[in-house]
Amino acid sequence: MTTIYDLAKKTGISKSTISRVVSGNGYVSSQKRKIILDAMHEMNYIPNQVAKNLRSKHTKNIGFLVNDYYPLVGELVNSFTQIASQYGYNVNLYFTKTSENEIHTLNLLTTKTLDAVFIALRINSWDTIGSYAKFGPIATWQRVKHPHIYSNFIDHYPIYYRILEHLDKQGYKHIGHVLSEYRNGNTQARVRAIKNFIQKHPDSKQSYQFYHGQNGVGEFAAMRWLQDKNHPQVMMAFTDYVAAEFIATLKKNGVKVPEECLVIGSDNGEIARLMDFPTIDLCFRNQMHNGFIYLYNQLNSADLPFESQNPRWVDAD
Amino acid sequence: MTTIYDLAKKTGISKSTISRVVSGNGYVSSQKRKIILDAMHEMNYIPNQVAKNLRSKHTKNIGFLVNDYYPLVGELVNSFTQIASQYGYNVNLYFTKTSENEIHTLNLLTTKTLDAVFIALRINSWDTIGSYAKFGPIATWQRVKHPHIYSNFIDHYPIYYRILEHLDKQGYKHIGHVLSEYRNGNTQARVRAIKNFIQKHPDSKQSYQFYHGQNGVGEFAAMRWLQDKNHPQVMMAFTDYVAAEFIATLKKNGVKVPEECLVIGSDNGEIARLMDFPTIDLCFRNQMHNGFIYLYNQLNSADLPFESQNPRWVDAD
DNA sequence: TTGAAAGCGCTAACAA
DNA sequence: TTGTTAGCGCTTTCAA
Repeated sequence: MTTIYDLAKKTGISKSTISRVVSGNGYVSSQKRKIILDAMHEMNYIPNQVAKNLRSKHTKNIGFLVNDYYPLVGELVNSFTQIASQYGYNVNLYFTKTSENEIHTLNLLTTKTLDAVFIALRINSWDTIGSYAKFGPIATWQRVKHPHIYSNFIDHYPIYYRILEHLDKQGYKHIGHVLSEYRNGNTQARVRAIKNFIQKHPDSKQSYQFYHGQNGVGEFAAMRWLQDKNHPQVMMAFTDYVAAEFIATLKKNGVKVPEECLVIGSDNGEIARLMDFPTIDLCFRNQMHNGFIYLYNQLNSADLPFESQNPRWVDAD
Repeated sequence: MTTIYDLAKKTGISKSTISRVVSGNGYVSSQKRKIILDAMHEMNYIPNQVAKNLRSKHTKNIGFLVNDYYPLVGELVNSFTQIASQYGYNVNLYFTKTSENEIHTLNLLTTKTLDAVFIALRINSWDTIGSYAKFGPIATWQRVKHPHIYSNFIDHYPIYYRILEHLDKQGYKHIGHVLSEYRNGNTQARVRAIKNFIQKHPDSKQSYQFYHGQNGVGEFAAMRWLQDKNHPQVMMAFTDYVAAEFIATLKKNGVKVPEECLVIGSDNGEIARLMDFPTIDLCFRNQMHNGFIYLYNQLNSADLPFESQNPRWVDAD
């Protein structure tokens, strides 16, 4: 591997001058520059990024942390990585799995193995996570208010309430909700929307359940629906994948969807389009984009503008 | 940030001794070890990985390269990352997009920003890619025979041929194939299977088309199917996602699936399970696993065993 | 406009 | 068992 030192030896020019042309900082006469450039080509020089990292104390690596894999994660990390690479950042993907491991990954901030971190789904408390913000910026799309964590969250309340009204007008008087863990800020927003809705519409029936994790949730909820003689006419799921699993389970048991049960997802992921069920676009793509922009702005004292985030109902065609 | 130097100053013990207890290499008396450990705790010491990287000339980073995003990529990178993290490796995700950018990413091998590289989907020729193998091991799941690139590919020929026979016995005499780009080794294997099958079964009709990329392919192929008066009774797609899109498009146009057209995917991804269509399990999970194992073995002169890879037909239930 | 020298934080050969 | 020293490859003062 060619180093800057080899170049110096070969050309008889000092390391510092070479460094100047490589990095593009500082003055170098055009004769010397040419000699150096030629030598770089000839010797196939590629600057050692690791050495740069040690000096500059940053790596242009951003960690993308999720507790576990579920289908939306692919789309999430895709959106995030696309924009990151446009700005010259690498994305390191971590499935944290356990709370110790999440801490371990967060620790990579301390030595700038990671310049910054995006939390897609967390394990530890936000306070614990936030305590790492002194080592590098932290962003999330989750609903949090924390002094040291940036969140470009979407408030699910208004869109959720609006959908309930919409369904009510269409004559759906019994609605079921598959909700995520209660500690989740937007789960609470949804519960508030449901409760307020019931107050205004006492003739309407709303039933809801909370679930941890995502694997098998749709199937489990569907089994409950099947067993329940008095099941809802509409089911709303907290993510498309759960809706998809719900639908699949119902269909396997001979239930006609949406005729016998309308199922509505959240996220507007690929799967909703493919399986053709209605969903709520909660703008995760823009959220990923903006999450990165925040991180970038922090890291580079820049002021790149954010994209707007407008959740909307996406009906099946 | 606490460094080994701070620790030395604080305890009055030399940097090297400290390094020994931090890294766990070499002898240190238990008294000194205790003093150091205490100081480490007290000062909240975390070793600087970047400095280690510069010394050791490796980073425990493995690059996962794909040309672009499509739904299976999430599952691919998930399988790969899971096993990688078990062995202490980080995974850097790159959507290469252009050939220059793929080269640029491959260049990260030269300075060990990346220790090794896994190619999920490539852009440049295998020869070009293989020329980087001198800087670090390269693996892929694609079908290649190249002296410097490890490939744990599955031969699609036998399973594909077997499925054609199976379908034939079931009375399907007209089968359509949606195939990937022709330069792909397994596309060619599939074509061979089809051609040989026709020879043995002259009463059978097989029609096939090649497609570049993946976005919109399923929809496009479905439109052709719809326009074709004499359309196949079965369609085989080169990946589940394309099958899913094909099915979705057919259904939107009022075609009953599988009654009017049986659609068969490839990969056995999540979407096949959810949409409940038959598919071929080509063991990508094991392929990702084994791809990593190869890289690990190369990097660490180890000899970890591979998992077996047995493709099989997965019928819808 | 250029070069010498110091240093980023860590490890390892060598000497003690 | 421990410390001294050199050095990984690069950048950046500082002085010339």
